Amino acid sequence: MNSDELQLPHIRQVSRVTQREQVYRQLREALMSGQFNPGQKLTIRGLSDALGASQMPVREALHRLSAENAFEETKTSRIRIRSMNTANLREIRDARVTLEGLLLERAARRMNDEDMAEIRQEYDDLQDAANVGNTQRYLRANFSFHRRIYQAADAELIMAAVENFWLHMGPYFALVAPDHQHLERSMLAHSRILEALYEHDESAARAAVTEDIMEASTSLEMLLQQLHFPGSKQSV
Amino acid sequence: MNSDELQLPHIRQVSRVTQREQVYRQLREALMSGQFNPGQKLTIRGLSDALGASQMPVREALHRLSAENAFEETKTSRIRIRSMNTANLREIRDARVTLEGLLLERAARRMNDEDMAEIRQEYDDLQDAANVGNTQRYLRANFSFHRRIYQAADAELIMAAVENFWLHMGPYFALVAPDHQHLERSMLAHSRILEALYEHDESAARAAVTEDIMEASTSLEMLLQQLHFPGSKQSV
DNA sequence: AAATTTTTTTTGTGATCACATATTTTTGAT
DNA sequence: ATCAAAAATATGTGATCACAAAAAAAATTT
Repeated sequence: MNSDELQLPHIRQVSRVTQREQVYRQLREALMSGQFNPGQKLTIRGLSDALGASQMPVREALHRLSAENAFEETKTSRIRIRSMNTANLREIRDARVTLEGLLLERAARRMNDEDMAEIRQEYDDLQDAANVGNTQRYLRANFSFHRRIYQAADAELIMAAVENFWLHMGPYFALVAPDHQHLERSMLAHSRILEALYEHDESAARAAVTEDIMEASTSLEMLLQQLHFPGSKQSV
Repeated sequence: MNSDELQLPHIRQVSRVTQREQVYRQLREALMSGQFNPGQKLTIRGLSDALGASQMPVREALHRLSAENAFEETKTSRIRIRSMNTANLREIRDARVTLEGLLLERAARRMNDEDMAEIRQEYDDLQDAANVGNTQRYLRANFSFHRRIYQAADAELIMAAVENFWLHMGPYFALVAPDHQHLERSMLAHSRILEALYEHDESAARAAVTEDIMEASTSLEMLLQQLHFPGSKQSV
């Protein structure tokens, strides 16, 4: 009668978490917080050894990420972290502007007090992470902040598409995140988002998130130009 | 020296097509041309028997489609074709309007003569399928027409997101496609798209594709309302 | 007859193996 | 030393098996 379940009956785990799911979550998290480098190769056996799982779950998780375009497959089925060129990055930028703009309009419309309180909390966490200067924590907090806002938009399918683009960007976000100037401009955009949501101002909300996305994109492009010589055709 | 490869040297298959890929393609095609019903259950063993493949390739293909949100998984990992409610369908409509609008603007800007010729060809095929009244052929031609246009937009990643939404819509497109009035209005929109592309008129192109998407969405909603009684909460 | 329990069947997951092919390393020739 | 050939190693795919859990069917009780 003292069993653990009784203490938390309402969040009892009804669905078993498969190993495949665990591996997938871990890889996804690692990708989004920039722990993999573009072009980096991954192998099934290598990962399964590293994670202490058998090949089956790893193989399925890798295929899932491939399906989501986070990886690219060589013609011989080898898997590597996807590399983006400038055109790809701009494409993602455009898609994000339009989709996340849509989500922010919806969020501004539907937001309630509970949403606002929780978003504020996320914002504070993000601000904190920015102050401390912990890149990985900042990235996680950034995704979490945006995710919580989009949750208020109540648009599961669009959200999935957006997260997919985030997955692509993960390794690149990690490049700009340490930049102090970027962080400042980004946090300014975030505060504008917060304000627009509070005012239920749809167009201001869209404008603010556009500003956020454009800022990240511009900073990233400048950084990439510095990294490799002008004229270099190599993807990063 | 009389080997088959020599006859078609430029399209020699350089990458082996895996069974997983074949199964995935087949299921995807079946989904998009409306050969599955929403809510329909699929099993690994059932499909592998039907397709004459072993469980491994089927299982991986199913997981991939699940990852792409075309299937939903019960909490016990059973797989079924995803059912959409009205809110889901409107969400997809909004996402399509914004993303495909973006693609059409890009296409109108970048289009060259070769693109135009091929798109015209696709348009004729589509018109033909509409006249004949073959639903499955019409659906395939419709996807093919849009796909060819978006190809001119040269936006691989956005395209992937759009095709993903098509995958969701597949079973529902199949419902409205037989409707004659819908077909007429849809083909009118298609002709407007064609014209706008020819004129390189970006905003007209966006407007025309929006019209196309909205028309399909409206027809579908009307149809769904007729199908189940008012007030019914059941997803279709 | 209806509801409940028990038994049987079906199903997804994870593990392991064989195999063909890609990739890397080693060897040998020039 | 450089390059080509050969051997060795690593890798993804597909097949099959065991198992636990779920779903369906059958049996039993009320």
